[in-house]
Amino acid sequence: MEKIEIKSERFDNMVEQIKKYGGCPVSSTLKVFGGKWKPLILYFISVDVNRFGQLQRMMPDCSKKMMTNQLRELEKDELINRKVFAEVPPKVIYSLTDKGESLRPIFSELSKWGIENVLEPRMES
Amino acid sequence: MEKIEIKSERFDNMVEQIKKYGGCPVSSTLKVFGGKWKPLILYFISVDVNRFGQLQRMMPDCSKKMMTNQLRELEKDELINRKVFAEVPPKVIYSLTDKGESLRPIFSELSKWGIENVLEPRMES
DNA sequence: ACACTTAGTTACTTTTTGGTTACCCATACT
DNA sequence: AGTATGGGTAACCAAAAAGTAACTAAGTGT
Repeated sequence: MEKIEIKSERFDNMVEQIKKYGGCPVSSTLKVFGGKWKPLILYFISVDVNRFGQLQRMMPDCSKKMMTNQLRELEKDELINRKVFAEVPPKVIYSLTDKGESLRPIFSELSKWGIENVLEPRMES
Repeated sequence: MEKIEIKSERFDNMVEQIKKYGGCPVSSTLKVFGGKWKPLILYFISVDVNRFGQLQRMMPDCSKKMMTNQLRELEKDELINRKVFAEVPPKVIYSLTDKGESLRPIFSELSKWGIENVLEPRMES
């Protein structure tokens, strides 16, 4: 069995971190906010589109089930707060936690990278 | 139908970008390098663990099929180069493209955020 | 003659995702 | 009396993702 030698220390020496934390820190991070609709949901909540129905109208391609699902995961991972008002019809207000807010610079960079490297402006037909 | 008013301009006004590019720039970016094994693969290639078999030994939980699959997608999205030597047994060397290299600062931040917000050090039993 | 090497591919099966539809609550409005 | 309201659940089903095992090529070493 050949010995693999790692000669460079790029990407912060991830190998040690994997050992220490039992997983890839980048993938772990992405699991938290990288779901199919999560970036968009976080964005809309951050600009005060903060109710279930409003979110649905902004993202018509996201089914109710998925919306609930993604919101619940974001809540469990403490990126958003869910405040329920005991009214009829029900009223729920979502907001970003501090942890959620702390993602902003990262989102900004991801967005920039995407525009420079992935996306192409749509032509109008 | 209620009119939704967006009052803040956080996250770079993503709404306009969605219109212009036909998708969420953050999600689009994550699609390119956010696969199950891609961050780790990119990391290892960046530190010159650059052959198929070496990568497999570093990531024993990633099956051959998945490894091939993820490498092919990374190649298609131009994050890595695949150089084939016409030898027997076959020899293939992977390396990062400039586009792949340009992800480094982003990976660094994702990693940092993950360590601060998601991961917990493993206890030794 | 046989096994070993690397970098995969193929076929088959299981697991995970995600879509769809119908349904729920209690009150206000028509 | 019937309908709309907001924020969901539950059951069912199709599609996509991912695991597993077997197989390949052509040359070298035993």
